[in-house]
Amino acid sequence: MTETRSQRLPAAERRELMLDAASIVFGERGYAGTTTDAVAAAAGVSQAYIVRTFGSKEALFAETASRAVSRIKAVFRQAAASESAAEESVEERLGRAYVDLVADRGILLTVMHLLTLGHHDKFGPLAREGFLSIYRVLRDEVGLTPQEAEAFLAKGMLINTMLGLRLPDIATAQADAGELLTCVLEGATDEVVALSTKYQPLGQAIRRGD
Amino acid sequence: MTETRSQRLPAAERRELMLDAASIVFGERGYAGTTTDAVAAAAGVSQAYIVRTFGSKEALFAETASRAVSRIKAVFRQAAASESAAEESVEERLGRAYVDLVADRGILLTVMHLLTLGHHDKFGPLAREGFLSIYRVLRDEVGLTPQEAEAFLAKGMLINTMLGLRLPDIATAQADAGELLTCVLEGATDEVVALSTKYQPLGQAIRRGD
DNA sequence: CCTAGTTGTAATCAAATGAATACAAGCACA
DNA sequence: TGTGCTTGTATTCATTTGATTACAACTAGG
Repeated sequence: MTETRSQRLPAAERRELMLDAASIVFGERGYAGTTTDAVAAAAGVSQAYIVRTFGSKEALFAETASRAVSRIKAVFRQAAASESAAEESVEERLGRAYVDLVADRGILLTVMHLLTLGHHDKFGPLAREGFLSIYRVLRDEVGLTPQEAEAFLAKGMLINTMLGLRLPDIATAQADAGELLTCVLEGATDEVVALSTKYQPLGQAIRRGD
Repeated sequence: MTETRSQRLPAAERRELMLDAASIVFGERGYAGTTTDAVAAAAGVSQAYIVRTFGSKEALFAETASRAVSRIKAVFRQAAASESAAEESVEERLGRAYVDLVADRGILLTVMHLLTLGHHDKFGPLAREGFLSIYRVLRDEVGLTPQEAEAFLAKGMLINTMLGLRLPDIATAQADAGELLTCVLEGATDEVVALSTKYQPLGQAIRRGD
């Protein structure tokens, strides 16, 4: 139970921690709903330090969102390239990769929020480009047909929405929620629900040792 | 070109105009990103009047979002009940109904924003209940199987996302965007793109006669 | 040890924003 | 006509929040 004293860290390392925290908080509250103070609290640093490190809240979100998009693409690429059981289809591997993303959650939800910013002068283009670039990875690098990519994206949007809604948290209490989740997630349902119930919603978890 | 003088209106009627404006603005910017001042400007009234009419921004959003959910359910119900060409499947009728919703846009996008508020103390429960209630309408009243309802919802989420992204606006310029849109919308593509390019993004359109 | 650069914070500021209040102007009805 | 209710606004306020600045504390290299 020794209180871990907040240590000085190399700037690059601290920066990573701040981005991780930002991913969680932006994933929960969205761009407009997030304060730099909330990100600072989640990262365990002062609000001033957040702003000075990234220059502005806009720049912080741009970097957080860009990294999230890149991460998603990387996971899909890796899933396509992995040579596990030969009889496993690409779709199955993509599906399993997606569950890993669910565990990280903030990444998916930050991107969902990015995708609601089409109207924004700066983030709108970023959002469109991010979305289309993910589509291109699925089509050109993973090798899905446009129809397959569309279906995969659609299901992904639905899952992301249900995650943001915290439907897994009430799946056991609400029969309809459980039914729909099972229908969408099939075999992965239990794993996702387990991941969700243990998920620490507030970024402050980062500060606590746990 | 006679400048239409802002007229006094019965409170109930003005209220409807404010809710229409709120639907457009919340649909674009989301709850946190919307100011009561922006809604007021879109409705052509003072900010003070917006707040006094609804009590608070929270209450305004709650009412706007609830109406949007109800409207979606009503459209789906009606589509299921309509007896057009007997050979048209329920899915086809639902799809056509959805295009009508696309024309109104603010409704769909406001609900999308509601669905990102799962974390919110007040709107989280509203969002979960709204989402599940739409699912129930599809399953219990329209008569879809859980699998069919899931697929319909998933495709709807993807379309809503693409609408919020304003992908139709760049469909002609960006080949990938056009391909994906066509893939998702099929026959309705041209209609949706046409609806989108003429769509007035800023709620201020309401003030102008047009 | 000591000093120069790096890591980090406390204090403060100005702008934005939701809300409240007092007041103006139209309408209905005696 | 005038009086009381409804519709609507201008003004003002307290809070929140992104950003700035000055300063403190740690650390490495000589």
